[in-house]
Amino acid sequence: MIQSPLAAVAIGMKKPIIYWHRQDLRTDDLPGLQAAAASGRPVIPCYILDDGAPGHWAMGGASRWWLHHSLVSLADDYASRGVVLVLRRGETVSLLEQLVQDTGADSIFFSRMYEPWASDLEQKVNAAFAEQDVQVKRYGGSLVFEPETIANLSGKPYKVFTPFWRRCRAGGEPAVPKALAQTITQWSQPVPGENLADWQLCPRNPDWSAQWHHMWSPGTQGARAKVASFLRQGITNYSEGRNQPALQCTTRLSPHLAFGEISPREVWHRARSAAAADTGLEGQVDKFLSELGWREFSHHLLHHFPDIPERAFKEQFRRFPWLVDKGNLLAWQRGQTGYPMVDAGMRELWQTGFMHNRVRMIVASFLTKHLLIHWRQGANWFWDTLLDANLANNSSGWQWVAGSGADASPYFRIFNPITQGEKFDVGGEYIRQWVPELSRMPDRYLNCPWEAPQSVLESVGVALGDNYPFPIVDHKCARASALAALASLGEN
DNA sequence: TTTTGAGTTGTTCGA
DNA sequence: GTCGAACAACTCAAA
Repeated sequence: MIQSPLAAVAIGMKKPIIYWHRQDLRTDDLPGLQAAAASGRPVIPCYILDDGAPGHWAMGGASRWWLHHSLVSLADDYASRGVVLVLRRGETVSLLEQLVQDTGADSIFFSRMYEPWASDLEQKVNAAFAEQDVQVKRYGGSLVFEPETIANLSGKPYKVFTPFWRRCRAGGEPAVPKALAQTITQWSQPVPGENLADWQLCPRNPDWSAQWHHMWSPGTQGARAKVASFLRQGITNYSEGRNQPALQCTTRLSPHLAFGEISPREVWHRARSAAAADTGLEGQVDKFLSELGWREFSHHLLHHFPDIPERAFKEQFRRFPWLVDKGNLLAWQRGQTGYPMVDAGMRELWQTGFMHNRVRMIVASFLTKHLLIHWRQGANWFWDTLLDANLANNSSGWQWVAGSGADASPYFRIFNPITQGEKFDVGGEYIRQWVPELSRMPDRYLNCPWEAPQSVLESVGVALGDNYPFPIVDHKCARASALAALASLGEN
């Protein structure tokens, strides 16, 4: 192997280990990093921005903003330990080879991912270094349960959530998370890297992310703060409160988990400790853990059925008569459907990079069942606009709502956007926040402004078709069409 | 192998 | 206003 000048300087020192960060932007409870640090050898942490991997869903704009701030946070964490996080951009395999040359490293450690393109990349990295004297080691840690460890009695992957989760829980409590020891042996040579600012991950002209700092604090500290405030407040009424978008009963942890800033095991154990301290919380905590379970389940599904992002899991749905309607799709994306609950959700998404879970189901049901637009269109939009965009959760969630997924909702479950709003946004607080043109509308008509008498509309300053749209489809007709379309799947 | 019970989140209709 | 039943048939998981 050709030694670069830097590596030559290093002769006589222990060879360093490269820790290749991916969607695991933390230092605690990260088995691969733990192993690297424990070896006593110098550790060179790096992050590679590779937008060109084949089959790769390149990060959307919202996720890029998060990535930027998460990397700042991770770099700070390393800096406090006297270690530099190396940033590089481009094709992963050749950049890793370059880094090995630059530093004389003889090992690369990383945490596995479950997206098909990502595990293909792992294979390529393995293959590239197989014949060189470089050890490539893959670790877990991004899930509580690795897919290989959970199977039904026939040794096959589960396709139904409840038995899957029972099986996971049957193994007892997962291992206790481990903080990284304070000391990482540092690599004393400078390693060439790029400046984060040059990556231009944050939007400008216009900077539509300006208000995000008020809501989000990317990085491990921010993640822990979210967990702590949830366990102080949201958890006490989680089972009910989690369905009300105007309340802050959910964790809002999803972007932190998506970037691996906190390990799911750590979240699990913090919730468990809260339940231990207050036995009245046990039921609520179990409910919360099962939400972590859905994250596990969708990653298991993606691992075992890698075409879930592309096509219907249930074969008969592959001939569903989806419509192509750019106008309706655009109205949905912009939050201009004329159904206040749907519009509120879509505008929350656009403005904050987030949408409450209950509302995600409502808007997804509306797109796929009222508008009969393909769930992939919805998944693509979510991918671009969500801070927590994650292939496993996003694809299986959309397929679940559309009815084509594993363990999907029954065909007749078509959300009524009017009654959902009345049921889960009782005081109308959520709608009034995100659809301000309706803020003075009386509760009685808030979810169905088209039914309000002209005099009411005038008195609250709403002119339908002018400053708020008429509904783009009629609920009853749309429901009937959806049922007919679903019934057509049964005919051969 | 066969059988049996069950399957995240809903809506509508009629009594 | 409240309540229970119907809304398909199928697949999965386990006994």
